[in-house]
Amino acid sequence: MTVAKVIVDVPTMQTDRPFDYAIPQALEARIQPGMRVWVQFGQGKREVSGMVVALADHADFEGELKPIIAALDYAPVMNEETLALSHWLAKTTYAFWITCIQTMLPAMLKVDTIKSVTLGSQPTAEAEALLAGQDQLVLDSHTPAEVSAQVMRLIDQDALTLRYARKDRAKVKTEQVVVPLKTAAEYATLREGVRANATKQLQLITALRTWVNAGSQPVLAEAVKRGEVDRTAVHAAAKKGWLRLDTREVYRAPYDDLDHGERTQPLTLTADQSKVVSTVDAAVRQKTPKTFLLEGVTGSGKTEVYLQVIAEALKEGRNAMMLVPEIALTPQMVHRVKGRFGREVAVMHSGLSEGEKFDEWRRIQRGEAQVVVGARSAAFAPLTNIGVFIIDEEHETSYKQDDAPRYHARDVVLHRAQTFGAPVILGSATPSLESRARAEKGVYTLLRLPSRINRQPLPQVHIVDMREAYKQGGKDDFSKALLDALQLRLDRHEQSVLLLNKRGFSSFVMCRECGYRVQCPNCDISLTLHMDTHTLRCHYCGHEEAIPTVCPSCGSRKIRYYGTGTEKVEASLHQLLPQARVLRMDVDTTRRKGGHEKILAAFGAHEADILLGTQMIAKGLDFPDVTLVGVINADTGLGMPDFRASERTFDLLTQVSGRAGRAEKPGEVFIQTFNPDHYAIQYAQAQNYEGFFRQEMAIRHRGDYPPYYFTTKVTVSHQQEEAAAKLIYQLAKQLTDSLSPSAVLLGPTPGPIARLKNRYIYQLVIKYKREPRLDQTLTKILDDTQVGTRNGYFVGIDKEPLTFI
DNA sequence: AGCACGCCGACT
DNA sequence: GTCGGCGTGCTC
Repeated sequence: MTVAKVIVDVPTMQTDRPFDYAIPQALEARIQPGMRVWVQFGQGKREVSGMVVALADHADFEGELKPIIAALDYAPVMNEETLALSHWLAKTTYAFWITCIQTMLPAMLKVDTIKSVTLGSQPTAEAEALLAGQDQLVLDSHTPAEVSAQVMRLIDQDALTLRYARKDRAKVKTEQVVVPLKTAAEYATLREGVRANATKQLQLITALRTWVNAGSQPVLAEAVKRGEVDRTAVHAAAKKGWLRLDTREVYRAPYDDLDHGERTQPLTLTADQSKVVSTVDAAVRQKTPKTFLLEGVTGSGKTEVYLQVIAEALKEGRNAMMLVPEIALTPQMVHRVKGRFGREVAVMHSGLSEGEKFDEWRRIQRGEAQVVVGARSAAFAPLTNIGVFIIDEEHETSYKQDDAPRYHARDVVLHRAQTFGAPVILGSATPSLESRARAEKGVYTLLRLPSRINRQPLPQVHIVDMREAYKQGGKDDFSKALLDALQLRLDRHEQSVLLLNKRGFSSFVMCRECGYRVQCPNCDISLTLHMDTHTLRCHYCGHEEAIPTVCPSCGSRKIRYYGTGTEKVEASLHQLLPQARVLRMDVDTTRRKGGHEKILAAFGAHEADILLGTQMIAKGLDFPDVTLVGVINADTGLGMPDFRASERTFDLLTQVSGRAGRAEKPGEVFIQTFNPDHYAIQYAQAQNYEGFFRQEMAIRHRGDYPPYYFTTKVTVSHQQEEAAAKLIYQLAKQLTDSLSPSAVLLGPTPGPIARLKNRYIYQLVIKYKREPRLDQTLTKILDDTQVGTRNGYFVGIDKEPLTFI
């Protein structure tokens, strides 16, 4: 007897293990590991989906096994490697196995369970009234409590019957093709029998003869569109047996134009680039899972190195994966890769529709793509036989997922690299301290691209002391120096980019009379001003309300906007430089699909003189006529109580500075700051990564912070503040007892946002060097607190969190 | 999660 | 005496 080990779609601690199911005769030959199945689970008639993770010849379960009801896939959607990866992910991130599986699969493969009731064996008038003439009533989270209570009672009376159904979202796009069934001669005969005025039929027969002669099976919709045939005539002919209509699967191809365009040729490498390429190529050929840290300044040609290494892997008959931060996954980037490898490339990022993502995923799954380019979640792409992994901008925080499973794409890639025996390139102009320190210790191999291609000089970087700026004629958020520089660019018809550092910062409404700030009613944070919709919005729970005209607290009319939003800066620019054409790029103007590209294209076409935006403009843009980059507020991030604040500020300033003057025209950068002496700003001015690294490492060492120590964050939340506080102190005690004396416990403290979505949050952070028992303790904590979820407790564990305190 | 079983208060 | 509240335990 074969049994299937199934992980059911019930994300709880108690059910986070395989359950044994019998495989019915009819499915005996079909069921394989990696297939989704439909099973009954629990006492009732509840039906859920699940994933077969293994087959066994005997059951470990003593009782009687329930059978698998149905297979949801014709072929496995996960292979041995990705299944093992999902298990590893669950273990290392403390997330449920099923949650990990769902994260790894495209959203379209998620099965929705539909619960509904139909008339039962003893129908009553009440039951019939409830159904209101419909044959079923769907129950979901929107069903009012009193209705579900009534339904429960009627089910007990057999007046209603409970039903479960599944809704698979996966929609395979199909098209119909015309298959001629007769010979040209037979069609000629048929033609004789058709009335002379039946023009559509005559036209169809002509077309069919052409197709038979050409041996083609045209797509129906296309033939109709070209006016070659009439749709009705084709369907009529199909009934008469003149032809057959076949349904064929097609892919939604988001980059169809690039797939079939001309391929670009590899560029000639500099000596530095060649050295890097040949070093990595050797590891590709020898299948050594070495990790290379590629430190290369902006404009040093990292991308070309990536492309040539990928080419080497393909030459060796292996595949390649390249991760890029979401905001850097621009059309320019996709063009460069698709331009070199064409249809071999599958692209996965959030800008695609669910259907497009599903199709790209299936192409990879079926082995039709050799190269995968994508953002964080593309690390899970079902690519096989991977010969090289690349993570560009490896220091980017977007590689870490903020909710369960809290994974870091870099860790996923390093793990898969071990399985495949493939080298990894971690590339950055400003590597994360963690990676750079590992290179120092020899865990990673450090490779450098120290100079810009074409020997372009680095831009001249000026630091503007904002404490002095107003004395010297600065206005609003602009120093005189920056305004003059902008004016000069306008006179010369050159372009400028202005960066507004939004980190740890947003515009809000405050009363000048009493200091009242408009807060979110559900979360402990100030509401953010949105001028486009004229509302105040909470960035965490989405609460929205109108902008008050009088202070809700003291009744004063002196309620004003504070902070520097892009909108406000844009308004100042219009005042100060009325002739300048300004393009604004932020979350509000890029929300719509393709909004990002439109703005960049407009700027590239010189439709504006100044591009004003937030972090997103710092990534990978390359406009030859930009000769000035201004950073309006370099230090808002420095004020944050986060030990990585300096690193983030340094990264951002270095990146954005690299955006100036990439062509023949020399660039200039102005950094406005209230902390001109801060080392992060000083080293960014000098474009001196090594200097920054040394100093920051010293500071981390002094504070026992990463990369010298590991960190793990434990979060507790509850509707009642005392309940959350009580539990976190209890956990703190439990942890202190089990940890070695060398470990440090920070907190417990209220979370950075003490209340979110009406839940109070408390957290603690463990810093440690080596704690072999920590994993066991954390697992036990999760186990113990699981019973508490009923009473509204939530416990979360985040290994190596990127935001805390 | 969601369902059943089981043990204590206000009703026919 | 019973109907029904929600605390606890289990799901192959």
